[in-house]
Amino acid sequence: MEDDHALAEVVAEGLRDQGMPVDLAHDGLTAAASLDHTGYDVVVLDRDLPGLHGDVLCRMIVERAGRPMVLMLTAASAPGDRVSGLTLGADDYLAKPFHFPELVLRVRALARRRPDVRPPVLRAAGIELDPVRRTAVRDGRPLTLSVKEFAVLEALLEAHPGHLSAETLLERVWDENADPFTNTVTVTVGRLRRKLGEPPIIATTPGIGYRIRGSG
Amino acid sequence: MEDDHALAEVVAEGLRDQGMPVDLAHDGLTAAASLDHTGYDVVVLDRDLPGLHGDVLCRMIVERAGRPMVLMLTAASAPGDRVSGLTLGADDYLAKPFHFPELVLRVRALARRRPDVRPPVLRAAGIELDPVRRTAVRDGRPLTLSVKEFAVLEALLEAHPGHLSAETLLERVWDENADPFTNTVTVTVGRLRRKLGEPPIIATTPGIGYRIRGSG
DNA sequence: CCCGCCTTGTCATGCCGTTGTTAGGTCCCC
DNA sequence: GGGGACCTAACAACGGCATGACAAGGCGGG
Repeated sequence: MEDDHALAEVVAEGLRDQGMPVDLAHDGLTAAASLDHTGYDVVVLDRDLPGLHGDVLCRMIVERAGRPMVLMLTAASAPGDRVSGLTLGADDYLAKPFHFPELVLRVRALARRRPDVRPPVLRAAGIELDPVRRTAVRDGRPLTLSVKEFAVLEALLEAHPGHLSAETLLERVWDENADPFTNTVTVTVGRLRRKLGEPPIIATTPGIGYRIRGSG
Repeated sequence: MEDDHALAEVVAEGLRDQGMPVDLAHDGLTAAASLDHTGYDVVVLDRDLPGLHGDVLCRMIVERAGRPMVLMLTAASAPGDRVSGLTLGADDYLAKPFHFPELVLRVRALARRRPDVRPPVLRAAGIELDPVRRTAVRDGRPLTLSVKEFAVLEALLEAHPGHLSAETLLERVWDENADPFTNTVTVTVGRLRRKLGEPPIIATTPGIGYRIRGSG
């Protein structure tokens, strides 16, 4: 992502020529939003970003686990940028103007440095759930889940193949001192079931709780 | 175990709040020694450990059978640590600084992933009963049992090849101060028998009680 | 700054499985 | 033949659970 559209296009095209898939975002907010859902290895980040300053965005990225590596582009006229950029957690920096081959080199290096052993992705019964990226997929079809729905599904997958009672779910997903007489768990599980579609994945064992159906 | 005493205390206390028993060791040698005798499920291991480097200790742990799972903490400033930490056999990693809830989540996940923690599956006379999944199978055919039925079958399988009197079952499965004149045990055993199908698995010894029939 | 959508919790309602009881029925032993 | 222990069927009550509708709160867009 770049502040200068033309430059950004050139960079993106050049990287694609090197065989890397590239997405573009021209402002910080768009970038932050799309980073939630994509699983890129490296973010090329211009420090002078409209909409949301590069520093802020960088911190947002870095503070999350499973984050991509960050290569920050800094203006040559401000040498101090390098320092603060790095202290903010960027993994590498490059001063503008730069030679394009060097950018490619560094992106490659960062991609290589990144551990491709992703922290546990939960899989069961045709579902893949990534707790870090907050994405869930069933049979290749992406699911759009609300926070609670996602948390419930995550808890059930972690417990798989065991059960979780409504009470336990209430403690883990909701607050630990939640009203024990609520039936929001039932409702949320119901909504989750509808979004998950057929065939049913969440089974109810009366008097025991819920569990993920199927092999495992 | 941590290199930073203060951080270690915080982490330990936080994990205890989550209901996990925690021991602390502030250097590698102490840790290695105590790990011989304790039966912990998960080791949270700082890579930069005084006395004995985290890598070495990790290898020592991993090479042993019945080992605990290892969650290695790596310094954020050295991304390469992640890779080698995992190649050394750590089961998960977490870069410092980290969000505490995430540490809790990962420790939980690891504890659950540990293979030999799985409680035993009860088997006898062509029946497999998994107390965790709360599933029961006869000759490959899954059974759908109610809570009471499941509990009765579980109790009988545990007692196998011995007997359980109706009175004992009443105490164990039902409340201990249940009406001693009730007939519900007989009825429940009857319903269970029907669901189990042929040939009969539960035998009655008049005046003594019930037992699982057959080999074991 | 206001408006509308999405999320989330609550309530009311209806359904279905579970469960204990009651009432016969059968078998065996005395 | 009588009695006791056990089995089974039918029944009714209870509780848990699913579902739809509704309202409050949050968040983003206009």
